[in-house]
Amino acid sequence: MASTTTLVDKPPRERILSTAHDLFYRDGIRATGIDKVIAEAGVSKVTFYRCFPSKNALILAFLDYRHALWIGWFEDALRRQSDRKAKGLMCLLPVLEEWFGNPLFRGCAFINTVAEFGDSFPEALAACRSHKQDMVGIIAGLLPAGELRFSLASAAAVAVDGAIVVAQFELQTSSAKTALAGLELILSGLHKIGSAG
Amino acid sequence: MASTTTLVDKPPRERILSTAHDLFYRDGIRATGIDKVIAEAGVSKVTFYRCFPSKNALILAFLDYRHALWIGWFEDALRRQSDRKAKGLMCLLPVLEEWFGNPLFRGCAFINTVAEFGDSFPEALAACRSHKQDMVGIIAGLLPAGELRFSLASAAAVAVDGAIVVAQFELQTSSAKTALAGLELILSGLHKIGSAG
DNA sequence: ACGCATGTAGACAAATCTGTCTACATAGGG
DNA sequence: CCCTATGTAGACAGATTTGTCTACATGCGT
Repeated sequence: MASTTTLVDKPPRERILSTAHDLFYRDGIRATGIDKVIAEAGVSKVTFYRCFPSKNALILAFLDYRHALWIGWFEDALRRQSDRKAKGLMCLLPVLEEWFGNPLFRGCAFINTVAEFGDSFPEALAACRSHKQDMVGIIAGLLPAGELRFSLASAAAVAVDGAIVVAQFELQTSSAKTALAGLELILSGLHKIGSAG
Repeated sequence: MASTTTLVDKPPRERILSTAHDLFYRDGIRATGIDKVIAEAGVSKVTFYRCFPSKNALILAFLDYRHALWIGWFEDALRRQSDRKAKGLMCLLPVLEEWFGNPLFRGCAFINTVAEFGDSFPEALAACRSHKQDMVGIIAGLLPAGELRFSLASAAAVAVDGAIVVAQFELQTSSAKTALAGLELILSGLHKIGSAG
């Protein structure tokens, strides 16, 4: 997950979206006021409201943007890892280690959004659900076709979400060792199930 | 997790805390104003601020209260299940199924709090970390003493947190089937590791 | 040169939030 | 009877929030 702070002279909509992304992800959505986004993006209020008719619209755009950013990174990182040695679900370990080690890591934006809004913002909830489904789909792609493919991918996704949360709880300095160790044990258990039966 | 709505004539501090618990857990902390807690608890503003000098103090009291409530329920439910058939980590399945089936289920209050506040409220973060450590300790109690005890308990906790999050994402009507199926697969994998090596 | 897109700066309204304050009621102990 | 503790009701201050509005600047195509 690269930072998104290269936005010198892009069109205002992109500047706003990129700024909102960084602030929403770092500080939480509710904690981030529109005025702060406007000031940090260096646009005027009129410009902002011409691009996004309301804060809710910005939130939905943020979720789309984050989705594209994260899924893009995830697929790329998996590709990089499976080019190396790791096989099957085990690719997930170095990939997540890379993410958790990023100093900007603050958990999963979609988990955090559901935690903040629950079902009080249905469109946002739908976007979060869709994101997680896509993640499961990509994880399923690591597995050979077969009866257990979807079950194993769903279980691995449960483990990944758990590891994300545990990593979020750990101190920055620990680089999420507990989360990754737990995930490794889980994935090796799932591997046995997948290969042996 | 029982509801907490039996608070007719308790002392005001308990009424406030119980009301705050229900609102904070259901709607989120930031989304719940002090005025709403006050109105719903049926106390006056002066009374409220005599019991809790600030909203942050109420939040910390809420986390303590929720911790006691949840850990109490968790230990009791595990005891009930291990009295029956389930053994070791497998006790977790019916226990979590019971929780996820509760219509008031809205995920883990501590995960949600970390998602809302991150490290912007260090005392709250510390309370959340402490809660999760206690949860890992209880899970470790399900396992025989041995080299792998702590590793397996940590891994199971990762899986439990993941299942909580996935259950939170699922529709109310699904009773969190995906989360529980994934957790079951994970726990059976961990069981193999624990017993065989 | 004109008109229009697009931009900035910032006042403003209306709501909401936390926290303090005054004024008043009530019940129990000495 | 009176004092104090504990409670209610609600006004108020001050900050912050979202969203609208006016007034002005700048650049571009025709």
